[in-house]
Amino acid sequence: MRTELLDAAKALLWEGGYERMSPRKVLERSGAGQGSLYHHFPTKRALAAAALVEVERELVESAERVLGGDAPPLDRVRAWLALERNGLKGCRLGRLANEVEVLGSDELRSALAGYFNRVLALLTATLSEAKERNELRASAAPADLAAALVALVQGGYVLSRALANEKLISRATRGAMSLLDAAAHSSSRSRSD
Amino acid sequence: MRTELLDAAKALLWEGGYERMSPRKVLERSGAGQGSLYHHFPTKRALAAAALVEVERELVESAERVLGGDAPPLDRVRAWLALERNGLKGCRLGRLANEVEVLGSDELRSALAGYFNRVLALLTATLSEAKERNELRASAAPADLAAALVALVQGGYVLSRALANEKLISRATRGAMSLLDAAAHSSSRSRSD
DNA sequence: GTCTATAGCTCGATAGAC
DNA sequence: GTCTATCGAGCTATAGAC
Repeated sequence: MRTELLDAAKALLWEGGYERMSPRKVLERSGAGQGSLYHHFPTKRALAAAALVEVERELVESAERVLGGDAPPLDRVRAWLALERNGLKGCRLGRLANEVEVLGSDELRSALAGYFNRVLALLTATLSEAKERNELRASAAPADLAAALVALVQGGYVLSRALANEKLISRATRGAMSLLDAAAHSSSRSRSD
Repeated sequence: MRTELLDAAKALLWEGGYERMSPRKVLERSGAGQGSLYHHFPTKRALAAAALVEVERELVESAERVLGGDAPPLDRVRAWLALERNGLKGCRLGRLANEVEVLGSDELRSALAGYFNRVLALLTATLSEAKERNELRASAAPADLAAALVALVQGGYVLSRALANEKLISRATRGAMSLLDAAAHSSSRSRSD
């Protein structure tokens, strides 16, 4: 039952965020009875925190899969940019970054911080490697570029949702691809323009 | 009194979003009495919609001020990227793009859509101009680059808030600056690296 | 135009039987 | 471990006096 509660919480957090995720809805969705939620978790927040830890792990694994390989660094960055993303559903963690109750609770916010810090570190390392290999122009600081790319994906979700247009996020990542190609030395450009 | 109600709504929408903006809080903040809200506006949503129209106008004006001048196009884009932004407070419109009730109401969402469409159009036009002047490499489609830049700013807010670190958004825009410089032909680079 | 009072609902959480 | 019942609070909105 604990598993069903967590799965229901994960689904509701994705669909509506933390503040809309009511214990009642979790119970309905999971098929659990009223008593069982507060048997397995002391508070709504504890349930959400446990759910977000799992989401964090899932998203980190997915990022490590593309960014952690031994392919040429810029290809890994391109592969990360090209990951399948549903612009209208939003990022499962990033969508929570505007909720007062999430930002006000270290327990909840740490899932977001853990994920973003990990992705930023992976991208920074990958971009540094590209720079060492002389595949990336020196003017760009890897940490700044990493922040730019992660932000771009998160903002792509925002744009897609605000304009109710699934295409916006891929337009944004395509734009990022172009900029990255322009910042790459020609020796590393294996893709067609 | 209508003005005070709108100002209170604008402040609350910025601080906590639409779903947290309760009529009670609007009344407290504005100093108005209970009856006056529903005298001036039929519903909470109508009040929020009116407030968001004003916010949209303010943000559009600010974007037009930097992007609409007659300076060299890439300088205008750089000036827009360099605008002062409080990463921890979030974008007054973009922060609403994850709220179910906002996305589910055309009345509310249209403020977000209006703003983002306008900024995308301005940036696309400016980048097209840069391309015509041969100041920007041809591989980049202006509409894609515009989406990338707007997304990057919106995602910068997300990162800053998720990591509780004001610097993230400026790190992201600095990274964008680097990428833009790399995509610019050297003839247009007036800034030091 | 603004007041007080309150409707009907959902919220997060708890009590106590089984 | 799960059940039913319910608490006190806040929610959006309405009623009716002034």
